[in-house]
Amino acid sequence: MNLSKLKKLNRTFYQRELLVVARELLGKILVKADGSALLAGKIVEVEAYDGSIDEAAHTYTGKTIRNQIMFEAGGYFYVYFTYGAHFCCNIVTGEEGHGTAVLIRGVEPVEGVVKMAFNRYGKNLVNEKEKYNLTSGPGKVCQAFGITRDYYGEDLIKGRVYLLNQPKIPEQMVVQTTRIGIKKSIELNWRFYIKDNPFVSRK
DNA sequence: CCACGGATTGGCT
DNA sequence: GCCAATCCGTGGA
Repeated sequence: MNLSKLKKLNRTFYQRELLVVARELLGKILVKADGSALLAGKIVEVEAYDGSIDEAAHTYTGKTIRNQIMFEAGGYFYVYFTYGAHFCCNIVTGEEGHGTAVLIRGVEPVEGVVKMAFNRYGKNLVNEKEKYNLTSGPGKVCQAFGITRDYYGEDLIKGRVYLLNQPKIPEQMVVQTTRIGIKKSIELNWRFYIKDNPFVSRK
């Protein structure tokens, strides 16, 4: 895949309604261009969070130091640390003040697989299992890409992390279902993933 | 000031 | 299938 021919998504893309953006993020290319290293992966699984009606969202109880970037206008990167061990990254959506974002739960590596393997395992890939375990989960994606607290609040229009456009995934290839790993607002069908893609964290 | 628990992962049973 | 690891944001005292 020739990434240099793809167009970067602009602010307008992100500032639309949460669920529209979440659905359309499937298939887009997440890129981290940091110095010499270029890492990229196709987004295959996401979850939407909306503090105004969703108890599982970090913004549900209002603005705090940790979640303030989620209240910015769409097009920023929200990175948080959880379970004492993992980082997870989100795409802020909607208009300023909304407190909405989309969690990246799985990507299919496109560029920089060797670097990702070293970030995850400290060595080269040796089998299929390691290949699919590389980026099939939110914490795994951040570890493979080297995304840490340092990327909190990154501007996706002019920062080191951005998204490249790709054709919309056809409806029949998209599965919409409930979110994973939460205890509140579990009835919301706000998880989207690409059907049969091996980098989806779970069915 | 301090206790609680999480948008997870990986290893062990 | 179950559970420990391990940090720090959050909220109550």
